[in-house]
Amino acid sequence: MAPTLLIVEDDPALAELLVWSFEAEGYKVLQTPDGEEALLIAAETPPDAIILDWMIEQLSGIEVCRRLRRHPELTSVPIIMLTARGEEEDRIRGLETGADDYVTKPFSPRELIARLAAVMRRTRPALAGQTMRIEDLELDPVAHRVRRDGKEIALGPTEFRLLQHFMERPGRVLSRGQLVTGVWGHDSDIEERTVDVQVKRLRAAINSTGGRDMIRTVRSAGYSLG
Amino acid sequence: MAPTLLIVEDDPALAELLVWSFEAEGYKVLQTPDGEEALLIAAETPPDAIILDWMIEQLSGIEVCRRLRRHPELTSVPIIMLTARGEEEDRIRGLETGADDYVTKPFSPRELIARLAAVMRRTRPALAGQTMRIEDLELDPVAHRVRRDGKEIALGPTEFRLLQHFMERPGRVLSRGQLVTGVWGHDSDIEERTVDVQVKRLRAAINSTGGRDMIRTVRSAGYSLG
DNA sequence: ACAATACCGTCAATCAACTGACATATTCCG
DNA sequence: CGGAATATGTCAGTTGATTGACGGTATTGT
Repeated sequence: MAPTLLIVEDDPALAELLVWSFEAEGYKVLQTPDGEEALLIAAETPPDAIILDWMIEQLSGIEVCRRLRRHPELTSVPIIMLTARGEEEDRIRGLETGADDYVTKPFSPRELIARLAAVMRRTRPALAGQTMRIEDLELDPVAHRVRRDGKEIALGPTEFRLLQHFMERPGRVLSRGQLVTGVWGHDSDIEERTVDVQVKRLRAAINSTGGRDMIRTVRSAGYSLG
Repeated sequence: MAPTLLIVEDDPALAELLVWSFEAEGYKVLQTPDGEEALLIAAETPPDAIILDWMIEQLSGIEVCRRLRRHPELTSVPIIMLTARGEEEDRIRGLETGADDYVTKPFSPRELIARLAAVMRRTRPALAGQTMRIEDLELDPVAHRVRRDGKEIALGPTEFRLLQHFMERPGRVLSRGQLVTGVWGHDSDIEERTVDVQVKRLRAAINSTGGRDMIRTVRSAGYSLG
């Protein structure tokens, strides 16, 4: 699911550049030049982050920031402030009002993207690249969750370890011997046939929601995912 | 409990200024000029945040950053990088390596303090006195109160600390070992089974008002909230 | 068709988590 | 200060999911 971004910027040229840059990064972007409207949009569909220009028409950026922070649904949405003024006093006021970061114009889109990524890493760890993904299959090692086509899948501990092992080596054929040592440990005296059984269980689990069988059997060699 | 800060800076004059500034702000400050030593200190007593100079002896700051991020106990500790170089390329590399923010010398201690506060507000809301909210569950660290669906819930001290620990890391699976060191302290000799009991008590408390069980048991891994 | 290999359903043993009871600590309050 | 109330850690028994094994069947490649 693509994270949603709200950009509040009244310079049309800059706004367009930002929209274009972030869409290219895979964000879903909402945009408005107006502070009041920004508050309405944010209240209606809370975005995953907000890029906010300090100097906008109607309402100052800092006032928008303050009002966002007062809204209970939005207190934790990260805000990055954008400004022409590089004065330290302003930067500090922005941060103290509740902004998470502060970027001074002129800036490069790349830096803004990197800063946004750093902030998002904190607020939406699942989106921060820790999760492994192959086609519509996702594995989040931190939350210990597996999803197929967005739907949560329950796995036993061994099935989970097995899948994780596969996802760390996508496409690679792993022999039963490799799987035994990799998933069960170096000093395990498991029957190699047992690997078949766990693979069967893993298959049943990840294919239960429909969709093709993602585990390929390679006769006389092993299995591979992808 | 004062938040602990680790400062890694090899310019003695600057280091002294920083130590002085942050102690005045109420932080407990650890300091070392050496990258290797920083890793050791951080592993032994994980600080609440790290201020890291890019150019230090022995190990470059960026390498220290990378190694910190690889350490499972330290992946979520916020890092602010400090540097003389203002080049965009370096800033972006720093952020992409896992730094949370980036400050270019020369800077004023006030700005660094404001940036640290902004980062801490995210990662340790409890230290900043921020009310945390997950679905209909709220925890107010200042008033020491917990509410579910608006209704006040009474918790014992340990249950409260346990819940706070969970709420600071929503969705994340925490092992019994991590919970013991995080909630009871790194020098505690509590049985891991005791975690089960406290979790059971916490569950009973926060589910007493009705509503789904917000604590997920992850067999052979630990527990997570959310 | 044949031999090798993989798949499947079943079952018993195991393992990890849950639970209630209990003995100590600690805090609270008169 | 003393007793009550509350909170906490440990333990041991119970429960239920997970897992490894097995034997029979299906599939595959030659």
